[in-house]
Amino acid sequence: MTSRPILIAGPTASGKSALAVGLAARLGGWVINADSMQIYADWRVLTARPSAEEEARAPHRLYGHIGAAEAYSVGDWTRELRGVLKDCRKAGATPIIVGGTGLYFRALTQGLAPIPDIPADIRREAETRALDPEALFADLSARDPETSGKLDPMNPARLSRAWEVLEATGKGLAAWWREAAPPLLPLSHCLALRLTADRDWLYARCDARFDLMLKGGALEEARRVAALSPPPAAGVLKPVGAGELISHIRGELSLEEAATRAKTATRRYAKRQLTWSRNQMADWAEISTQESFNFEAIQERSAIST
RNA sequence: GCCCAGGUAGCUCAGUUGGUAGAGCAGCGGACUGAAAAUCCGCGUGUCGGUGGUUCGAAUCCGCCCCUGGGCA
Repeated sequence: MTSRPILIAGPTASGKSALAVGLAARLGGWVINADSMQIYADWRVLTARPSAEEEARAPHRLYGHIGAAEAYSVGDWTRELRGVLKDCRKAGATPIIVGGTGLYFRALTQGLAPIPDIPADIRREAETRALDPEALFADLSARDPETSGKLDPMNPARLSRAWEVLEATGKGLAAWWREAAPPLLPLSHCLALRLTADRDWLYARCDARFDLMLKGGALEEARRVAALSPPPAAGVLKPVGAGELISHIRGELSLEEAATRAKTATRRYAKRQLTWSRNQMADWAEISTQESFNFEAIQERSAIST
């Protein structure tokens, strides 16, 4: 039976990986990562990457292959994914793309503008200018009103991005967006599933999972990452819990306090993912994670009908 | 049993001379186009322990009761 590509999104700790591996094992699929943090080689426990046992059940791609010093972005992911999808087809396997990063799925199913890489010095200057969002917004409004009209004047990260693109390419973001490349995988070609879960259940699971991460060696992992002394803005320091654990290692927080804060941050992250999913993935098929997954029904729905 | 100190939002607490209450954290809603586990915006959600009384009006004053700390017995 041939299957359409399967997309699985949902909040952290909702059981996405288990669903993906189960499906992959059943229908001969590859599990492909769509999570912006599970790419890092130096994190496995803290980012809840699939375990060695899970990886043995089906081929996994784009997990843990990025070093702490490397920069990575949606664009990198999309380019890598293109190659992986090609290989996957060649192998006759069904791609099962799973992860919690909504932006990655957006780029995948709606396309990404072909904006070139921005030189490091311009990126740095953009960040500096973003320290004064008001001035930066005024500057952008004067030079590129089309883009600034679509920006959140209060959001330094977005202003910084708009400025660096304009500065480096001489063309505004809004103009670039009009040239978005066709999506790698239009939604209509996929079985797109978004997991939801009862809020209390999910939060309890987030809390319990962080304790399991600590038992599983998250603190040692954090120690190794801290020893690499990544620059403060490095992506490798972004996972929820990384900052908290490293603060504890530096003696700034008790382990208990670090754990409490990390759990809170995890819950808030899950909430943001639910908001994204609810509003940005409204046309995806919603399945509740509390029921045990009905693999056969999902296989049925992924089958190519014609 | 008596004496103190407290009982106000989910938590920690603020509340001026009486005018139906507000901060932080938590929580909730939202945005999201190459940092996205990022970044940002919005929203108090309340039998002021209970009950009588004084008052035009009580979280604020008085009585009684209940609960929690601490002290004396």
